[in-house]
This record gives sequence, structure tokens and C-alpha cells, in this order.
Amino acid sequence: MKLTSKGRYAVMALADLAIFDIKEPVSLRDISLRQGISLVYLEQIFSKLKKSKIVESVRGIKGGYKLTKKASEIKISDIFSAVEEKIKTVGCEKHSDRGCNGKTYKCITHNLWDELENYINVFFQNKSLDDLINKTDLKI
Amino acid sequence: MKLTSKGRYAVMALADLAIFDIKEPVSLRDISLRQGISLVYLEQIFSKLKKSKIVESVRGIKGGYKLTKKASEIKISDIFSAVEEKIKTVGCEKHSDRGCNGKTYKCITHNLWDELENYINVFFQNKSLDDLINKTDLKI
DNA sequence: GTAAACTTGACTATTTTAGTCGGGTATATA
DNA sequence: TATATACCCGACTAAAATAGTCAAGTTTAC
Repeated sequence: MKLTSKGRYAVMALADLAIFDIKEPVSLRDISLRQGISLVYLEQIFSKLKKSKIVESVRGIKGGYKLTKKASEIKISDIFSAVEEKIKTVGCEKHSDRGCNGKTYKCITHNLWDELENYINVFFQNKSLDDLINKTDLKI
Repeated sequence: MKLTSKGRYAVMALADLAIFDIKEPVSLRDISLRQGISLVYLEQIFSKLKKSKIVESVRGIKGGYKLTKKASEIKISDIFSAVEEKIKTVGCEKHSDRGCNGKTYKCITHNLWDELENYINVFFQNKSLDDLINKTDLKI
């Protein structure tokens, strides 16, 4: 199971966007400076966020990104699936010879990882962007 | 955050041990064959499990490993900390220049990862080896 | 027309993972 | 007491993933 910088950056950047997105789009450059995330890396991440319709872009000077919905309607789980942060815990399928395929034969620990996966997904499905920014004391 | 094969193998191997450990120690060779895990890799893992006093070893022919306590007294969280499976989600500390150190300044997402970490730890602290083997239908 | 912004794809250094290799040491049993 | 079977331990390594960079665009406000 992995939870890496990509997912973390995506959430940080979107939280930043949610705070500063009043009317004008917010440029990646600003987010990069405020959050200390590489600009070019942010571009990669926002390309995915756009594909998943979490943000929309405005090109050209004075351009930037905007959220497509209200922060309260964007769940952390949406963000993760957009940037392909995998909340996958079970890696049994590789050993097809040995048998654990999750169906006809489950290895001893299979249910454990399944349960954990669900458990974590519940956590992220119950958190919205809004929850994050309301809990911060806004020292940006 | 990482949850990798090392932790998974450790749990699988210990579950196997718990099932077959009646009186005689169980050899890594047997576990390796039954669970389809590399023997030499198992040796690495058990070296750590031994250091953490989750298992004890019997050397020589007819040797092997035994659990030091009852399966019901061994929590999954104990196993993970023994093999150094990190349930660490926050990686902010690296950017000491930028500020998120978790104390004087917390980045927007800091609390989120903290919460997640606790949430997952609760999950593993409430699961014992015993829970695993009782849920399996023992097709080994 | 030009600078600031997004867009895209290929490339890469570093780190981590999941092992292997090769040498040990201990001990039950024949 | 020889020997086979186990544990013990440190160094090494191939492959994959991560966290980016680099280069070459296109759009559009001013």
C-alpha cells in the first residue's frame, strides 16, 4: 500500500485552491510558491485532476485553475483516484501459481487486507476538502 | 505510506506458525513451501521477529520457530513494528526550509495524515493473529 | 506581439523493494 | 563423531516506483 507525495501534493494544492479561489482562477505558479511544490510536478498533477473534472483550466495570462464544484462536494477519495494514488493493499494476484486469487482460494491474510482497504476508503470518503480548510488556522 | 510484501509475508508466516505450532517448532522451510515465500527472505523477516520477541528459535536439526505467546496476544501492529512496516503517512519533515514541522507550523494537510495514521493504527491494534486464523476455513 | 499561463510527452536520478548469495554456527540423530 | 538440517548474518543486486526535470509547444490578456 502506498500513500505518496503525489496524493499529498494533490490534496495540498486543491486545499490551497479552495482557499484562494474566490472568482479568479489561481495559477500553478502561486500554488507552487505557497505550498513549496515543484511547478512542473504540479502541472502533471493538475493534468490528471482536470481529466477527472475536479478542476477546470483557464489558459493564457491571468489564467489558472478553478474547482469545478464546491469544496464541500470534493471528497479526498475523489482526489486520490484522480491522481491514481492506490489504496490497494492486497498484492496476492501476482502469484497465480500459488493460488491466492481472492476467489477460489484466499490466502490467510486476504480478508485482512480487504477489510483494511474498505476501512481506509471509508475514511477518505467521509472527508471533503472543506473539512481540511476549516480545521486549519489559515496560517499560509 | 507503505504497506508492502514484507509486512504481508510476516503476517502470513506467523499465521501459518500459529496454525501448525502445536508443540514442535516449525521450520522456515515448511512455511516457505506452504506459503510460497522465498526461504531466504523469510530468514530476514524472522530475524526481526525474533529481535522483537514475537518468536523464539530452536537451532539444529528438527529446529524451527515458535510463537512466544498465544496467537490471541499478538497484535498485527506488533508484527508490523517488528518488521519496520511503517504506517507513516506524513512526509512533511523533509522540507524543513518550507516550514511544515508539525509543531510551530502545520501544512494544510498535516492533520489529515495524522488522523489517518491513528485511524489505521487502531485497526491493527484491534486485530490479533488469532482473529485471522479463526476466520480462515483452513484450506492450506 | 509578447509574456504569462496552461499542455504534453519524453526523459532521468534516486530510493525502495524484494529478493539472492555466500558464508557462517548449533544440534539431533545415526 | 560425522553429517544433515536447521538457524544466523551481512553484503550485494535487479527491478520497479517515485519525484521529479527538460523541451517544445498552444492560448490569450494586455
